[in-house]
Amino acid sequence: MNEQQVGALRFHIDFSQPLYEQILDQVRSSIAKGEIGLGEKMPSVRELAQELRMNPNTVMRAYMELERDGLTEKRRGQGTFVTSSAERVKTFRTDLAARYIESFMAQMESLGMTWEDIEDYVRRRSRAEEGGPTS
Amino acid sequence: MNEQQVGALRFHIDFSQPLYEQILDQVRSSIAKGEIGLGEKMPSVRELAQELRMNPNTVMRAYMELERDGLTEKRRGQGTFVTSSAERVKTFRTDLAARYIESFMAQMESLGMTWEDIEDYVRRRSRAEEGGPTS
DNA sequence: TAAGTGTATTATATCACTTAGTACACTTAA
DNA sequence: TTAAGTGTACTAAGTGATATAATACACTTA
Repeated sequence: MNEQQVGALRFHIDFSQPLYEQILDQVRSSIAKGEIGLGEKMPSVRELAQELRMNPNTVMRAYMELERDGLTEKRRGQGTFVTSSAERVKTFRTDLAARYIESFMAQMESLGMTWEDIEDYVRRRSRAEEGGPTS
Repeated sequence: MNEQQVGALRFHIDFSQPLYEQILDQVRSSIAKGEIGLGEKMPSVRELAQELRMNPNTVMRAYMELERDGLTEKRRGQGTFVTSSAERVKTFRTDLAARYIESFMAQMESLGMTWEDIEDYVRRRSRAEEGGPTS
C-alpha cells in the first residue's frame, strides 16, 4: 500500500516524517541490502521528484546527504550513481547499525529495561510469529 | 553536565529535541524507574517552568501528555500527582518498551541486520565495557 | 481573603520543511 | 552546433510545529 517503484528503488512515502528523510532512509536501505547494485545509476533528481510528486529541491536534499554518507557519487551532466566501493557500503551499514543500537539501548535503559528483558521479549516475539506473516 | 534536579525529578535539557518532548521522556523515565514514587506530588507547572527557564505552556503540554499516558493525575487547586496505581505504571512501561523494540527491529531489518547480528554486537559491546565506566 | 493550583485564550516569533520558479555549468547524443 | 538531460544554486513564499508572552478564570487550601 502506497508502494512505489522507481527503477531499482522502492518507496513508501507518508506524512510521519520529513519527506527528504524518508527518501534518505529508504535509499540507504536499498543500497545496504543490495537491492540497487554497486555503481548502478540512480534516478535523476528531476525524475524522482516527478515520480514521487515532490519538489526537486526536496529530492536534492536527500541526494546531498547520500553523497555525504559516501553512498553515492555525482557526475555533472551524467547523473547520480551508487558508489562502486563495497567496502564503503559495508562500513556505512555497520556504523549506522551501531548508532541505532546505541540509541536503542539508551532508550531501554531509560525505562530500566535490561538486555535480558529485551532478549525475553524478542524470544516471545519470534515464537508468536511461527507460521505468522509470510512478509 | 547540564543536569538539573527539581524535587524528585532530574532533567537534562538540550536543543536536540522539542523541549516538551524532553520533559515528557524524562518524567516518564523517572516514573518508570520509580525515582519518583507512586502518588508523589510533581512540581507545579509554574515551578517547573521557572526552574527549567521555560514557558509554563511548554511544561503544560508535557503534563497533558503524561496524564493521557495515565501516569499522572491532576487535582484542581492542589497540583499534579504521580498515579497511585503500580499496575498502570507497569503496563505503560512494558507497552512503551514494546513499541521501542518494534521500531528498533524495523530499523535494523531495513539495513538487512538479523537478530544474531544484534546479539553479536551487544556481546562485543559489553565485553568492551568490562571495568569500563562505573556509570 | 490571599496564595497556589490547573486551565484557557490570544498574540507573536522563530525555525524546519516544502514548494515554486529561474538560471547556470556540464555531458552526451543527434 | 544544437538540444536534451544532468547536477547545482539562488530567491521567494507558504505552512506547521514549537516556544514565548501576557492575561484571565475556576478551584483548593490555609
